[in-house]
Amino acid sequence: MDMQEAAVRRQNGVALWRQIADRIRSAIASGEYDETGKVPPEITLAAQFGVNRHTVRSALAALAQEGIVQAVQGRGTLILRKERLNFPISRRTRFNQGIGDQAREKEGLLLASSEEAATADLAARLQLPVGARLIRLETLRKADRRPVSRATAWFPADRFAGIADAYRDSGSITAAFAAVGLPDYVRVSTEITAIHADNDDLSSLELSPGAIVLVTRALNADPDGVPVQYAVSRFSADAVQFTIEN
Amino acid sequence: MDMQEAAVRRQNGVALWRQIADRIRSAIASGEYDETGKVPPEITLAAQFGVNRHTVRSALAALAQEGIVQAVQGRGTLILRKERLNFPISRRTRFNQGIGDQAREKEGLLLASSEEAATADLAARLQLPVGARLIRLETLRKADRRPVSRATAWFPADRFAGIADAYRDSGSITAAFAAVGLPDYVRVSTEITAIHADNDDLSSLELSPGAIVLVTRALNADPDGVPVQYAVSRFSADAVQFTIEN
DNA sequence: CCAAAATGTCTATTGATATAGACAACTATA
DNA sequence: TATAGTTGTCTATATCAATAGACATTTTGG
Repeated sequence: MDMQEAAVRRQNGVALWRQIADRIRSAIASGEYDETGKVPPEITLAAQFGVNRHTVRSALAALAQEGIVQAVQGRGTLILRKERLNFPISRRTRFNQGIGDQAREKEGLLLASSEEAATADLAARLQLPVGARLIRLETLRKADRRPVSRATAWFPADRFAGIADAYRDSGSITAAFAAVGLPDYVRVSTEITAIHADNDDLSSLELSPGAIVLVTRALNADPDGVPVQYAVSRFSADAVQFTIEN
Repeated sequence: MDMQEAAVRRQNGVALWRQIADRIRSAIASGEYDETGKVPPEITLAAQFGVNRHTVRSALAALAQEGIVQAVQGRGTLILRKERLNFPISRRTRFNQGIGDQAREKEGLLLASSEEAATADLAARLQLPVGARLIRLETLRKADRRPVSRATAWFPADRFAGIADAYRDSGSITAAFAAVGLPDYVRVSTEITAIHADNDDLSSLELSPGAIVLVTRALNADPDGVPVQYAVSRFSADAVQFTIEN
């Protein structure tokens, strides 16, 4: 058979082995090799992508480095993990609930917190005067010990004093809000963009260079419609997809 | 000043010039250089990214090739275009309305159409029996003559016979639906993921290699909740962002 | 046990990527 | 009209990326 993958592109600043690694990674994520639990043999992949076997080996080595596959001499290259979490986005979007039973262990880590003055952009989003005091939280969220997203969230400081400690203790925004006197809130709006991972993404989300990051900018409000939180979150595009139910 | 950008990464399969091109492209898109209308001098950029001036020149050459900047000897490197359309996603999501006045000219081109049998996945999404006849449309949507998205849409063939012609004539899904007897419909759900552009994306969306594509999988239904359309659309991540208003 | 099917390792060669330095050519402005 | 600031071009060198081929090593199955 002369069936061939949509060819990879040469000399575009993206090395062939990386393009191939990306393609294999997402093929794994979409369940393409579920029947065998193995990636096709190197020679087969090389033929499919129209490259040398060594180039495929570089790609597989990168995936092995990420912990996605493991090559075993004589047997083949085994798939160790394949995941793509689904995040529903709605008025009642909550990180931990959203993941639901897609992961057993859910963690929220507080990386840093500080108090700062609202910039023009933040003030407009939170409907506060410029310069208003805000609490800023830097968080890292994990599912089954894999980092899924990192987020920067801002809260009006006067209304939610102590929310940093509450988040550190609970690992949940919903629980932290409850602890400082807000039992319920709703998602007002979500903006979604996609960019290449920057250096911080690479380290905190444990990504490989060239990876894609989905960026959401979300505004939450209390039941009366008063903004209570603005958050910029960065998700590994390989690990998640978003679903909007209208 | 020793202010420095988050450093680019070396030897990861993504050439430095491409990483830098991506960063400058999105800096332009986010309005970072609006005051001057120019990109900073090559030497400045080289210092910011911690690379040789020649490497920056490669990045700028790539952006010039894309028509985003134009270098003028003696003056600097001028910004020619910077765009990021905003797409609201809601129950009443419509492509042309959604863009609204963000673009003057809106086009919808019918690239191809065919009739085919529903696969298991399509049948489940459209709530039809496997093998049911579907009309498939391949479309390309443009705003101000720039390609914004390409989409594959499926419709129940018996109910919407002639929708391909109606779309070809009107360039609008909403108008095409109206022409075949469906005056109104609503968006039921939208899934969003992000991947690297494949070969078809590169040519049809006029992207450069390594670019990011936002993929949406959307289900539309008539006012009674009966699915009428399932569509997979691919957007240039540099050109658009999505907004979900809850 | 043997052969087929895999992955592992090595050498060699070519072209792309990145750095370095020097200087030319052009533009704006003091 | 100098001069500073900026892009354009050239040469040279080192490293990475990709190809090519050969053969070793390990596993699986007949």
